[in-house]
Formats: sequence, C-alpha cells, structure tokens
Amino acid sequence: MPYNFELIEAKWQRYWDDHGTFVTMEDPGKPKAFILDMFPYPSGAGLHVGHPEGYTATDILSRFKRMKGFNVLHPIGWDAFGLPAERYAMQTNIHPRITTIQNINTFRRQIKMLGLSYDWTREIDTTDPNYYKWTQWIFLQVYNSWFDLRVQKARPIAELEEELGRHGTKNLFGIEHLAPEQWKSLSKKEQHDFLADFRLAYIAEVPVNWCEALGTVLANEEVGEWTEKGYTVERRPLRQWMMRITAYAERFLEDGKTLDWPASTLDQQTNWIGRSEGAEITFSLSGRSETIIVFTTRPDTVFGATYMVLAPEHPLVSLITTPDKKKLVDEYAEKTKKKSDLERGTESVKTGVFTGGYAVNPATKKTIPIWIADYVLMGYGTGAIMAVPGHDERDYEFAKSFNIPIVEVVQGGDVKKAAYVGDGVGMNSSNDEVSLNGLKTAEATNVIVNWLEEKHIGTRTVRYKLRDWLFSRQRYWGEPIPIIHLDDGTMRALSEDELPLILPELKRFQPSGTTESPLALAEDWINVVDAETGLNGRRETNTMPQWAGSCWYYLRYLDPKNDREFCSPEKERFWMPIDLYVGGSEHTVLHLLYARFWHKVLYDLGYLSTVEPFERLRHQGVILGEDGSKMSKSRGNVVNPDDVVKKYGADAMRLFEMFLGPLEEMKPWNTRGVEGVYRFLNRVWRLYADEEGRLDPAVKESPLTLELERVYHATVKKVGEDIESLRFNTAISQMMIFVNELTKAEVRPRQILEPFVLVLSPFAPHLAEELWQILGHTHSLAHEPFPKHDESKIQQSTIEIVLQVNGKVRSKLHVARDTSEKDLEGLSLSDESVRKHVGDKKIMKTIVVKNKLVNLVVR
RNA sequence: GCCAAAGUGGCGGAAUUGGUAGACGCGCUGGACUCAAAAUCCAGUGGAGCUUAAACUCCGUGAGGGUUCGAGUCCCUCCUUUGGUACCA
Repeated sequence: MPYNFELIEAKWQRYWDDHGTFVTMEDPGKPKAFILDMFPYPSGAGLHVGHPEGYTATDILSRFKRMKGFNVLHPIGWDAFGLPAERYAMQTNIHPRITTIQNINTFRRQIKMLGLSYDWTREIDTTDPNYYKWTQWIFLQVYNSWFDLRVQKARPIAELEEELGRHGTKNLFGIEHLAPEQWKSLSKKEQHDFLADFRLAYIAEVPVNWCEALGTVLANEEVGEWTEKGYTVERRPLRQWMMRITAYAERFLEDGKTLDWPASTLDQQTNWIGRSEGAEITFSLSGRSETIIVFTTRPDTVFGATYMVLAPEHPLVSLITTPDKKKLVDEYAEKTKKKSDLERGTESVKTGVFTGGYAVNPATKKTIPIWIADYVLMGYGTGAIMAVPGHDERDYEFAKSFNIPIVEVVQGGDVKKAAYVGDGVGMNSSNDEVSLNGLKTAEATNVIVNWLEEKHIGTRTVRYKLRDWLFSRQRYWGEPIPIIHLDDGTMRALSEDELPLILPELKRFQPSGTTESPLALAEDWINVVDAETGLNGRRETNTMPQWAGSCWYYLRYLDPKNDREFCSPEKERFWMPIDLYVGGSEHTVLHLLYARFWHKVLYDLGYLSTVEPFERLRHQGVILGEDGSKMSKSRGNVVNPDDVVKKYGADAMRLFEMFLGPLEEMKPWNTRGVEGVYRFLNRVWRLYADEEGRLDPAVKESPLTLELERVYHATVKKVGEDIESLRFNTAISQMMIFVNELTKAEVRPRQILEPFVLVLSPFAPHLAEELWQILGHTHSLAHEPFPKHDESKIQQSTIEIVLQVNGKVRSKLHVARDTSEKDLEGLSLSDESVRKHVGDKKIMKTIVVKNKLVNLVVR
C-alpha cells in the first residue's frame, strides 16, 4: 500500500503553521543566509509548473542552511501591480484590487500546498499602501538627488543648491558659467527649472510606444506581447518621467565584475549597456558658423570620411538644407517619422537624401556633402556621423548606391569589393600637421585623437547604448507618483509625512480618452490647493511601471512591518547582501538592472551598506511540455501543479522537478518520471514503516557492513555538497543509491536510517517529518543538525585498477588502496590479458596513476 | 549578421585536475507473486561481430582535423539547437 501523502502533507503543513517553524530567527551568534526567489506576479491562471522549480530549489537550500545552523531569511510576496488586472477591470469593471486579492489567495494556497518553508509573517504585497508608501518614498529620494560626476555618485539635490549659492557652477563640468549672485537672482521658477535638469528623476519629451486601445504607453519589452494579441502600437512623442539610469553605466560594468552571476547574464547586461570608446569630432560647415559634432569609434579613419549623414530628426537639418532640396528632405523626414524603429532596422536597402549642404573634413580640409538617412539614429551618439565608406559596411553600401567616392585609408582589405572594418595599417592619411600612414590602428587612433584635442576639434569620449529609463505609465493600477504640478509651473514633491499617496477609488477603469491615465478622471483627487504655498495644483496622473515595486522588495522583507523607515539600518547590515537569488532569465536586463540602479542610489545616499544587492544569481530553466515544446493552452500540454500534487503528493512533485535535470537547463516534463520518484518515496516509506504506519521492528541498531557504512557516509557527503552547489538531480540519485542498497541489505540499521531521514528532509520534508516522528521524535526536524560524514569511512580499502595497453582497457584488478606504483606496474606486467596484448612487442613507456590505472605503451 | 550557452543510449540525464563513458531514473525484455490484472520484488538492457555457452574482438559522446601514453573533457574548422540582440557609428 502506498504511503498516505495526502494525510501526511496536510498534517505537517498545519504543524509548521501552528508552531511557526519557519519564522525567521535573528541570532547574532549565528551566520546568516538570505535566500530569495523572484516574487511572482499573481496572474489569474495560478501557478504553473515552472514556478515550483525555482521555489523548490531555494526551499531545499533554505532548509539545509537551517539545519547547518544558519539564520535563514526565506520570504515570499506578490508583485501585484500590473496591466493584466487593469485590463480585466476595463472589461468587467471589477476593481483590480478584488481580482488581485483573489489571485494572491490562489497563489498562496498553491505555494503552501508545496510545503515551501517561507516565513509567512514577512509576506509583502506591492499594492498594499503600507508597502507602496516606501516605493513612493524611494522615488522621492531619486527625485531629490543629482548625480555628481566629480565623485561619480548620487547626492541630495539640496547639496547642489548649497553649492550653487556658494560657488555657482564654477566647479561643475560642462555647464555655462553661473556666478553665485546670478544663481541667487534667479526667480523661484528659474531655479526650479535649473535644478530639474540635474535630478535623477526628471520629465522629458520622448518618443514612446503608445497603445490607443489600452490608453497607455508600453515599455519596449511589453510591445511584442500586445501586438501579438492584435493591438496596434505607435511611436508618439510624449512628456514622460525618466530616470537617469545612464549615470550608473560605468558602475554597473565595474561592480558587475565581482558578482557570482551566470556569465551569459552579465554578458547580456554588458551588451545592453553597450559601452564604446571613441571620439567626438567637430566638423565645420561650408559657409556657416554652426558645426556638426559626430561620434566615432574609429577616429583613425577620419581621412576617409567622404560625406556626412545626419539623422532625419537632427535639429540642424532644416538649417543646412538648401531651398532646392527642401521638398525632398521634408518628404524623407516625414516618411521616416512614420516608420517604427523595427521597420527602420529591418529594411535592408539604404535610403537617404542629399541636403544640399556641405561640411569640411577637418583632416583633409576637403568639402564633403551632407546627407540625411534613416540608418543614422537620433538616439545614439550625437545623431550625426562622419561616413567612411571604405571602412564601414553601412557607409559602404550607402556610398555604392549614391555614387559617393570611397577612399581606402586602412590597409588590410580590398575596398573595391567590400568595406574593410578590421584593424590594419594607415594609408592615404596625412596632412601638413599629422600623418597616420604606416601606423597600426591603435597607434593611429592615439595620434589622431591627440591632434584633434590639440586643435580643439575633437575629444576622447565614451558612449553607452543604454538609455534613460522611461518611468511613467498611463495606468490606474500602479503606484501614484507623489508630485504636484503647481500653477506657477513648478513641481512640488510630497514630503514624507504626506505618504502614502493612496490611489483614488474609481467607478470605471476605461482609458481617459486622452494621453493621461484613468486617474485624470478622479477630479476630487487630482485638484489640490497646496498647503505650503497656497497655490492651486494638479496631482501627477501618471503612475509608476510594474518594475518599481520589484526594484526594492528584497529590502522590505528585512523589516516588513516598520512604519518609520523602509527598513532599519541594523537589519539591513545584518541580512544584506542576498546570498542566493533565483528567478527566470527573462529578467536578465530589465528587473535586474533597474533594481541595481535603485540599490546604488540608496547606497550613495547612505541608506545601504552594500554596493550590489544580488551576490549570487541563478536562473531556473524553462520546463517544457511533455511533447518537448513550450507549454501553452493552445497546445494542450500544460501541466497543472494542483493535479500533480493531488495524484502523487507535494514531496513527489518537489523531488521530480529537482530530479528532472540541472536547475538552469531547459527540460521537458515527463509524467512517467513523476511516477519514478513517487516509487522511490514509497520505497523509503517501506524501509521504515510497517503496514499500519508504525516503525517496522526490523529498524534497530544492528551491525553495519563496511559497504553500508560507506554508502551512508558517501550519501551524506554528496547530498550536502550537491545542495550547496544546487546540483539537486545528482543529490537525489545518490539518495536513490542509498535506498537501493538498504532495500537489498535486509538489515535495517537504525544508526544510519535515522540520520538519513534528515538528509532526505530538505527534498521531501513532509515524508521526512512523518518518519522522524515514527522514529520516536516529538519535535519537527527542521532545526536538527544536518548529519556529518566521516571521510575515512568513504574510502574503500580495495580499489579497482584499470590496466591499459596503448590506452585501451585490457584488464581490471582489485588491489589494496595506495598500492605503490612499482607494485602496480609489476601486477600489470604479470596480468594474463595484458601479456596477451603486449605479445612480443616492446614496451616503450609505462604510465602509472596511483589508485587509478596502469597504461603500457607498446610498439 | 553579432554575442552567449549547449549537442552523450529508445528518453531525461551522470561522469574532480584529461584517466573504466552511459551513474540514477524512465521505457523496454524476461522472471517471481496472482485465477488474472494492478502494485511490488528479482534479473537483463549502447551498437555490431563471433560463439552451444563462457569468453573475446571491434565501433561508439553532432561532423572533420589536431595535441596527448590516454580526449565526452583541451585546441582549430564546420554543422545543428536554444537564449539574447539587431543599421549603436
């Protein structure tokens, strides 16, 4: 009869709840482990089998660490703001809070059903005003900060005001000079606008992805999802909140080097940040005083720049366009505007229009034409390029179609056939003052940049692909941005005691019909008289993106009930950084980068003690359907955790997900496999329990064979090591080997069976608790010390040695451990099979590896 | 196109620093128990050759080359799959 998992699992889940077994302990005398799952968005569909994979992994580690004497912080919560709930509200007019609560309840029930050892007293919900009060508070910290380039860190904006009052802009980079008196003489509005340009959160007009039907902007990463569902998304310039994440580009790269993250994840972030070194070069215009600045990573090819290209949106376009070209240029610019970035990217043929304007190549002093073309993007670099068709594929293609001269300035390829983009030796590159001829690319770059800097027509520059973070959404179901727009044109940030700014109640959730969020319809809420200034004001109607709540939730777990601070500094110092963070790789760039950003701002402002939040990161792999394709309703291959648990129990579900394969790999579900681990659990049960579920009398202290002792210690060792390195599949194999050995043994030595329950318990905690009780214990095993292994018991006294001739196994031999190399050689030479293969050939060389093999090389 | 990861039996997957390829599980085959089935237990299971059998031999980790006494593991070239990215100057 199979063991009654239904009864056992319900019993122990109740026990853990009643006894607060997994409430976090903060014992200063013990080491700590902060083990975190990416918290889920509680969708209406409930948990799918992908969720428990990561959750089980961290649960096993958490249970193990508790047994190893650690203070373990292992919390869970809900990333509950988001578009799906709001979409549902638009259709049904049911308040998103109601559906959110229902979904959370489903998720909580399903998670509890799996026996995960979360500390439920620390559960958080991003939509709870007690939580989002602090999301808003952190927004204000960001808003009230500026990035001081001199020290490469965020500082309170008040310190900038003070500095302006004392020294003006004297010590600030790249800003027109402003004396302290001038600063003081500015009006309130002027000062406000001046400071606004420095803040880490600011408003700017940017082209966004606007979805008319949804009535909101979408993040780039959300566009695909909604266009697939048949919605249309267009580019539209809108005034939006931005966050100056680009200020941290260099620190992201630098600090990332020390993190224990998957290499591919760091790599992707690095690519996303897209650092490139080069130079900015100023080109003067023929017959005009204005100049065009370009960014290039190949200043050494400047002698080969035979034309220039501006992005069609470039502000100088209208200035340089000659009257006869105006019509064509305008038409082209108009056409470009209508294209999405995607279309601009996928079109293979290069198009463009000549503006009629000319610039002067500062190296050759030759006059070169200025074109506009959509292959140059306004959003990167300066929105203008010097085109070097000989050594850039795009410029080459463009020059070919428009018959623009191609000049070879770097040797190494054949520019008659194709652009040569590699390094090489300079040629055709000299003027009266400087020559790059004969110089290798790296040196040529150095020489030309020095020359440009000397002549004040260029500077060494580092550029990043990373853009500032578009932070506002025209949604109802998100955190309100705690800002009031006053009638005098200034903004006032709410003060801490005005938080939380609670979402107003709405009767309807339809889009506002304008580009504002549905909050624009809540007139009582929007219109305010500012107590401080007496001015009329209007609240910000945009809300924060879903990423906001997940940017800092890990910090709230440390001190979830604190109503004076987002978390106490003592707790922060005790628990941070996160020792293990597990979640899907789809969050590689966005969530993980945004969270690092907020973390660094808070660190700069002195609220945090660690530079980085996530010390060690791992991604669980996707679980595919049984047919090897992605699980989806339409394919009908979705596995529901409820069904699996009902049929085989939570322990079997947990064990199977871990046995399936390496945590990080993508792998298909297999129902037969669940049955396999279920059989294993039943074999374990029968090892201990009789038909009535009592301790089998055969389980008693009895003499151990060397082999049983060995397999026991080997199991303790391997399971412990494998848990630490998250290799759960091989840990389970080892436990199966142990159980197979004992099933065969027909003695049930209690002295190894009892501790084995502890070894098994992180994986199958319900069954283990029940067995522990059957063995006579009255308390949960959750805090029992994990068994220790004895290395000397694992070593076998006799070892199998492989005898090879020319690298091929010809015989095997059992010898005493540590038999000398000389003896091994002798044994090998006298082995019958070896002698047969050696025959009368000559032994050229003998390789002996102690405790492993002997290899005779013969000829 | 570029960047990254991965290709091992019928299937999921194991294999410290290069040292017995295929652990463990699934499936399959045979057997025990049973009137029978399910469940359970036992044995076998990479392919090929040879043999009454035991034994033995050869081949085998995506393909081809290389380094080495010895390569799933290291190096080079190529192919395939997956993830990311895409005119980033």
